[in-house]
Amino acid sequence: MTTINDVAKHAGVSVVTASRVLNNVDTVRPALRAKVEKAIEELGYVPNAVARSLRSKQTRSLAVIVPVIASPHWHGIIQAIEDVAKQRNYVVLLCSTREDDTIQQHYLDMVISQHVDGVIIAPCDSNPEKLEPLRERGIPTIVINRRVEGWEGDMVYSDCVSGAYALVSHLIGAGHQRIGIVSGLRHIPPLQDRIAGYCLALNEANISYDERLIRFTEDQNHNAEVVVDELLALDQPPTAIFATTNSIAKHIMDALLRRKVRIPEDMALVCFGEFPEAYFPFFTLILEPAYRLGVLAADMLFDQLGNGDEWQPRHEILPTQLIVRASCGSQQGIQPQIMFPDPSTIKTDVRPVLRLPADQRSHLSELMQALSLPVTTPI
Amino acid sequence: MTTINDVAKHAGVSVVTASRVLNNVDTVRPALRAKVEKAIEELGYVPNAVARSLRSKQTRSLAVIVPVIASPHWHGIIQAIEDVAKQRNYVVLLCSTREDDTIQQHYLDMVISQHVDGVIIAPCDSNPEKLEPLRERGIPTIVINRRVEGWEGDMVYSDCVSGAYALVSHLIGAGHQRIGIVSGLRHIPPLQDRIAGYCLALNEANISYDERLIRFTEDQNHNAEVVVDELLALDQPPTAIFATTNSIAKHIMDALLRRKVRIPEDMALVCFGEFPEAYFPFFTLILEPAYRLGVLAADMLFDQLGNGDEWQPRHEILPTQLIVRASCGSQQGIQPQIMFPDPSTIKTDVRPVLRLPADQRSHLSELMQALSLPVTTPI
DNA sequence: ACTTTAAATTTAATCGATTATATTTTCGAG
DNA sequence: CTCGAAAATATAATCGATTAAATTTAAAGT
Repeated sequence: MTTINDVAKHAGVSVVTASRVLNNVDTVRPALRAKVEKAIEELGYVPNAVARSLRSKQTRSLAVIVPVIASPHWHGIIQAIEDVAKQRNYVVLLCSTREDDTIQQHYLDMVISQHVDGVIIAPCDSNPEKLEPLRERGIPTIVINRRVEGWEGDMVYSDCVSGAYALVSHLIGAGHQRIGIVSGLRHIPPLQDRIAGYCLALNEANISYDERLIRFTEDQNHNAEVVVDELLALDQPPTAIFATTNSIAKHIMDALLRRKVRIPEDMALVCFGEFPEAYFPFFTLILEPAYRLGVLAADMLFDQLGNGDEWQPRHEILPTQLIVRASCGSQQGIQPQIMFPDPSTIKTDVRPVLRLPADQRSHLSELMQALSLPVTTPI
Repeated sequence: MTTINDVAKHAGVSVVTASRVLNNVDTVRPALRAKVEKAIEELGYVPNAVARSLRSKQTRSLAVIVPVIASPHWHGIIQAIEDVAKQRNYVVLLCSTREDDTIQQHYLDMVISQHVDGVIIAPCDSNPEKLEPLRERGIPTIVINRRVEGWEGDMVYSDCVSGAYALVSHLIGAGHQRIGIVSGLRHIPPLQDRIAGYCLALNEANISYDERLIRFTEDQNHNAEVVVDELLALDQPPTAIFATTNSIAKHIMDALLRRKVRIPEDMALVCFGEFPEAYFPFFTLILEPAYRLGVLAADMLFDQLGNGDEWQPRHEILPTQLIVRASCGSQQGIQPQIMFPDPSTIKTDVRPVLRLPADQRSHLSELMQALSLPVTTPI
């Protein structure tokens, strides 16, 4: 591996001159600069970022700590941050905690150890103590997506309270009086906020809320079957259900369809979060601006990095969008009718695909040439 | 920031003893070890990974270079790699190239500069030259998802040829003789392979293939409207269409429905790639094992890292699954009927959600207390 | 042309750890 | 009780860059 020493020697200058050329700092005489640049070119020199970071005390890296990567919401945020970081020549360290506090702890240690320049984190819980190690060491940190009560640094999340309020108000406006809500884990702030918005909307409409209509689904499959049975068994069952996540909505919908409950005719169903690539847009829902949130968080981080002296904490709450479609029933007559089948009647064959034997693959070349596609052997 | 020097001083030992304790190497006498550990505890010392890496020449980091993050296929792979890396105490640097060669170049430089221990890359194109800088420097590299013709290192991707073959053969088995194929960018290997599988299946069935049935959609929206018009205008239009990606399938489906072409009655439609969280599983498709692919790639990388001496390049091709559902028409009578509406008749209201005024949010506390949820003010 | 000052360049020190070499301590055998 | 080998610890060197201090070279003014 060639170092700056090799470059300097090869160019016949001192390392510091080489370093100056690399960082185009100060005035290096054109003649020397050319010699150094030639040496860099010839040796294929790439500066060692590790050594550079050790001395300069900045790594040009930032960590993104999120519960999970494989979800439309989170991958949107991650993509946004990575896009911004790329533009600024920063590197993104990706950390997923799986909602596990131990892993979050692990990653916080890692982040400190790696001396990243900044952190964007969606914490497992709303306890600000957990973020103390970052604050102590003065590592610029942006909290996203989840409120942290005592945190007096930057924070960005979307306005779940208003979103849920708008969504439930829309249901009420469409005539619903008994509205169930099915939420996920109790301790997750945005889910709490959605419940808060729900309560506010009911309150606003003078509908006294019934605790039996508020359900929590703790496990992976959201035990939707049980929840739906219980809701339907009430003396006054709901006429609409608000699922606080789209994953819950999916399971609730399946459970309803299995019981021959039609959506939206017999039961309206609304939720938070878009269904990506949906081939038939059906759900009425609240859309959170995931990508914008990511961009904003990254921008705020770079702001903080840029002017650490006169920096003031910011607390941004991004507006959401209410997307009204068929599942809430308020578009009846405008929306085309569609009857979703009982999912248990849907037959799905899953068949392993065997590898094509070599002799069958052998005459690929000729087949492909006509298409002027490169010959793809051996595949 | 406390360093190992501080720890050593505080414990009354030399830095090298402290270092030995940190790396639990050799035999440090219990008494000293305890003193050092106490000092570490008291000072809240976290080792500086940058300094450590500079000397030890390993960073315990790996780079993942993919075209895009925000897609079910890629986020599955990324999540898998991150999960494996986490277990091994490695850090993941995330890089998305957006299919842009310049960005890929940028990231390759970055990766070299950062001295990552290994790279997992889905290259923009199948030119092995591009990966030369990595090979030159002996950076362990796994090529994923896309074949690179001359690459003589590790490589993992899914068996698109056999997948497409199975998919098209299934259509043929269901009686289709005229089958169109709509693919994306010409130069992307997995898409080429899907075309190859298509050709093989036709060949196998002695169906002479018609170039007019093979279409490429170069832009973002896949100019599906034009493609569908052209396919339908043929003297012998296809009775089935194979879309090489699910995004293309979505646009083709919309275009077909707009023309009142029913799926699957008038036109069968199949594709590659699952629609995540789909609320009604409809498409017959080939499913690639994204998460497994990621795990395998990471495992292969760590294998290479572990025994660099007796390491042999591996070339893995993962089997896919054929998932037969409604859109190909072969399940008629078994599958429930569903009529998807013309998408242009679907009314979607998008309404900005305004922030709730403070006075309306003020009595949240009381509302929430009854639910034994933490009071979520100020929101 | 000669001094003075500014600009350009170099030598030396540093960042925080690890590794190599040197030194001290420990412990058992004679 | 002493000596020698092994074990434990310490001192010095190093990784590859940047930053500070020192020196050389160039430019400007009289």
